[in-house]
Amino acid sequence: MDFQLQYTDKLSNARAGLITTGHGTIETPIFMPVGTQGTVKAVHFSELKNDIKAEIILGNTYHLYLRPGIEILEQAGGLHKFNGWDRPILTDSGGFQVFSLSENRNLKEEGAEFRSHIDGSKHLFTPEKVMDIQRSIGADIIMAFDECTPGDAEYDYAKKSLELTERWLDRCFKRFNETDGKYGYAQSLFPIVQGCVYPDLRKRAAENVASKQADGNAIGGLAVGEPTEKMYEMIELVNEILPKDKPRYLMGVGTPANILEAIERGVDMFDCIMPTRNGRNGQLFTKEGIMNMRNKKWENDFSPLEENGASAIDNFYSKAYLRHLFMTDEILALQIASIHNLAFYLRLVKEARKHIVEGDFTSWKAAMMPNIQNRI
RNA sequence: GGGUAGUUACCAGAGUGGCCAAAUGGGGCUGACUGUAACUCAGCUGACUUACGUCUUCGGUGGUUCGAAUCCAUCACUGCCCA
Repeated sequence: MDFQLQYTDKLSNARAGLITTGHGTIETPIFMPVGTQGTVKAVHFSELKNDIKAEIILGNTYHLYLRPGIEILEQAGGLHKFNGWDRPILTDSGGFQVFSLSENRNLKEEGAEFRSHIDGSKHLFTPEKVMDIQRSIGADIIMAFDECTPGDAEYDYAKKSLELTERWLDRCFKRFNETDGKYGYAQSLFPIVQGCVYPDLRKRAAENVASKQADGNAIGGLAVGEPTEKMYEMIELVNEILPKDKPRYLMGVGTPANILEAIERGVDMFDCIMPTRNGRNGQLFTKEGIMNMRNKKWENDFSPLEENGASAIDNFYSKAYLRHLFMTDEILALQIASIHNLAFYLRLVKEARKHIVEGDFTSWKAAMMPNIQNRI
C-alpha cells in the first residue's frame, strides 16, 4: 500500500491524498461504508459503485469468523472473491466487539475469550489468531487487535487497557511480519491509538503507534461515550504525533459534523454505521439538515428527497413516498435511505477534498456546519 | 317472529361493585442510534396542566348503592342460530 499526500490546507490541518492498494486507489479524505458481514446492509454493490461511489468498504473479523467461517472464506479465495467486491476492503479486528459485546467476553493477557452472540459457543481471540483470520479474509487493510476502551473509563482502567493494547500490538506486528497474504496481493496492518480521554495516555499511545512505521495509523476509542469536545481534543493531540506521510483513520466516526471537524484536524479516513443504521431507522442526512422520515410533516410533501442530492434516487423519490414506505415497513425504504445517506456521506468527503485542493476548505466547512447539524 | 351472544379509548380486546382514565396488542405521535447481536430501541397516545392535580368517559336513559365500566330496568343497535 502506498500513500501520497497531495495537498495540505493552509489554514488548517486538512489534507488530500491518494492511497494505492492491490485493489485500486482511494482518494482521501474518504468515507468507508460499513459492511460488517461482507455486505453493506440493504445496498447492492452496483448501487455502492454507481450511485454512492464508494471506493472502499469494511468487513468485520469477528462476524465473518463466526459466519460463514474462515474455511468457507478460504475456499472462496478471500472476501473479495466471496462477495464480488473488487475494490479495496478494510477489516476491523474485532476490537470493537470486545467493547460492544463486553457482557459476553472475558479479557486476559493472552487474548479475549468470547461467547458467540449467535449460539453462546466459546472462542478465544488472540492477537495472533486475529492476524491469521484477517489473512484468510484477505482485506487490503487490516486492523490491530485492541481493546476499545469505553469513553467514560477511569484513568487507571484506561491506562491498564492501553498497556494491554500495546502488548497486543507488538504481537500483532510480530505475527503479521511472519506471514504473507494468501491471495497474491499485499495487506497493510494499521495500529490503533487508544488512551481514552486522557492526554498523557493518548500522547504515549500515539508515540508508540508512530514508532511502528506502519502503512497507516488509526485512532480508536472515540465517540464511545465521551463528550464530543474531548474527542476533538484527542484527535488534535494524536495527529500532532502521528506521521504526516501516512493516512490517518478515525475509527467509527461519525456524524457529518464530526467528520468535517476531524478532516480539519488532519484525519483522512472514516467509517461509521450511522448512515446505514440511522437510514434504516428512518433518519436522512442532507446538506440542509437531518430529517426523520417517519414524521407526519412529510406525509404530503411530494418534493424530491433532496434537491440536488448526491444520487439519482434523491430526485426519483419524494419525501412523502419514502415516508409511506417507512410507515408500511417496506424493504425499499431501507434501501432508499441507506443509498441516500451513503451517497451524502461520500459526496461530503469528496467536496471536502475538492475544497482542500482548491484552498478554501476552512470557509467552505464553516458554511456547511450549521446546515448539516440542523434538524428539519 | 323466536332464541342467544354482545355493545369498553383510533382498531382489536381485557376488566364483572372501591386498588380504573381503564390491562395487553396493533395503529398513531415524538425521540434515540457514532470501528453494526440494531428493518432496532425508548417515551407518549381522554381533556386541561410544566408538574402536583382537577375534570369528563366504558351504546342511550333511568335506577340500586357511601361508591357502578362492573348490579337492576328499559330503549337502541350488532353478530350468530331457528323459523
